[in-house]
Amino acid sequence: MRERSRVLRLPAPPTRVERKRRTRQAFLDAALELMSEGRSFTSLGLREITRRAGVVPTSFYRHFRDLEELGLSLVDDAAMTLRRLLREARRGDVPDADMIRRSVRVYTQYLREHPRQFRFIVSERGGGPAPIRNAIRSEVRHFVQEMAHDLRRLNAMPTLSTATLEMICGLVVGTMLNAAADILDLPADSRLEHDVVGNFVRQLRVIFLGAAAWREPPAR
Amino acid sequence: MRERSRVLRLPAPPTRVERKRRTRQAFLDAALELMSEGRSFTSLGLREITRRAGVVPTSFYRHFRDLEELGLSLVDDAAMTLRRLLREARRGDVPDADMIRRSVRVYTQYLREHPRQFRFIVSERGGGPAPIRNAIRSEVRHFVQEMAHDLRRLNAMPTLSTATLEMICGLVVGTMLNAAADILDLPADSRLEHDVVGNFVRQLRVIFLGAAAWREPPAR
DNA sequence: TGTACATCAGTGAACGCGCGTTCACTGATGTAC
DNA sequence: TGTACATCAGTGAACGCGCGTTCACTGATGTAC
Repeated sequence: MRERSRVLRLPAPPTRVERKRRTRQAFLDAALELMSEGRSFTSLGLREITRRAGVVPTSFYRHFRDLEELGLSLVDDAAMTLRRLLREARRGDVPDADMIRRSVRVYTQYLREHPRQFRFIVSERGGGPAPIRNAIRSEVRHFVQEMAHDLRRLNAMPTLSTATLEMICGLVVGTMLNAAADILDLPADSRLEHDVVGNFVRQLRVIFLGAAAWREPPAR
Repeated sequence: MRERSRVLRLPAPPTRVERKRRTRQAFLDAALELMSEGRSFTSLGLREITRRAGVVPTSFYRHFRDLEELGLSLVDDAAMTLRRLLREARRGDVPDADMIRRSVRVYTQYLREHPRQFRFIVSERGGGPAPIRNAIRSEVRHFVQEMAHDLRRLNAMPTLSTATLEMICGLVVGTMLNAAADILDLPADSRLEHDVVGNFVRQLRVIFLGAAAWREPPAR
């Protein structure tokens, strides 16, 4: 009954909390947008971000102490996106013959759906302010561990130690991010993209061939 | 005779050309220095660079049209450094059992000798202005091709096609640069560095194991 | 339900500062004779 | 070798502009009764 009438009512005006959340999100979006125009995080200005978000500069301080705090929030959001990628990849669970190709397809599609987040990760993981770089490194490490855990669950490479599995996943993830940087610079569904993705698939094949051939060195 | 007297003379005052070269180099050094303090290229200011170089802002225009031109010169210099790395690695030519470990030692030492150049490469290859990113990508591609050529000369993996060899070298170089980003954030000769380098060595082993197991797919 | 008050996200003016770029200049180095 | 002139790397003043941050404010939303 109450439900019913709620559906019929005009959308309730958003609460104050909700409005605040939206403005905050507008700041984060504005920053990602500016960065996807070839700017780096350290070059972003506070006024520039608030202008893009459509509010007055001073309002920034209602949400973040300074730009670094905003940057760390961007890392949090991007980390969420990475985690969802893994969850999405877990769907088609079986380690079949074409697992690599299939995973790469999921990945590239995901990349195209979240280009600004991936651009942020690949561009800030190598340079820029150390706190942000370290936060990204830490999130990527978590991602690697989660991937190793997934492969273990699938019983994909049962002879490998956990440490070795993580080392290999680190290699896979590093290669994923390198490929992301290349792919993001190419038009979607272009011939060039097709070639780069093909190269990426072959690189993953090399890695998994190597993983299959790996023998744990005897403990000393 | 003339040689003799030249040795005895006080060092000749540098020519105008030489002075100019030195100032130009001071700009490039200043930019690398600022970036190694956690700044990205796009965030650098012209006045800031000239201040660090010890000259007046307007003098910048005697050397570069704008900051992008300076950035592209930085890429040129870094590319030179990469080429010298390969030349250095070619020294101990034989593909022996511990070639990987030995090459990694050469690499990490080289990295520590040129930290600012490598920081620049790894931080600008993923983000920042597109022209710079593309210039870096192009130089890295050359580096990959040169490495593939070297491996061919050594007859390291005679069954692999050139395209496959380049694909594998691309994987190796990507892994090298990822490792560089990690290593540059750690104190030299620390326990942490030792672990990261060990991980890097194992990742390269996986790649070369995979390369050895690679069978060219039948041409279609 | 209605009223009186509190909260607080967003506003707008103001500040001092460093920015990129222009311009006319200076004076040491280089060149012609 | 000596002299007169040209070159041009680096100087210093000036410009208009956007920056980050402060402050007192407004007025819609939320809360207490």
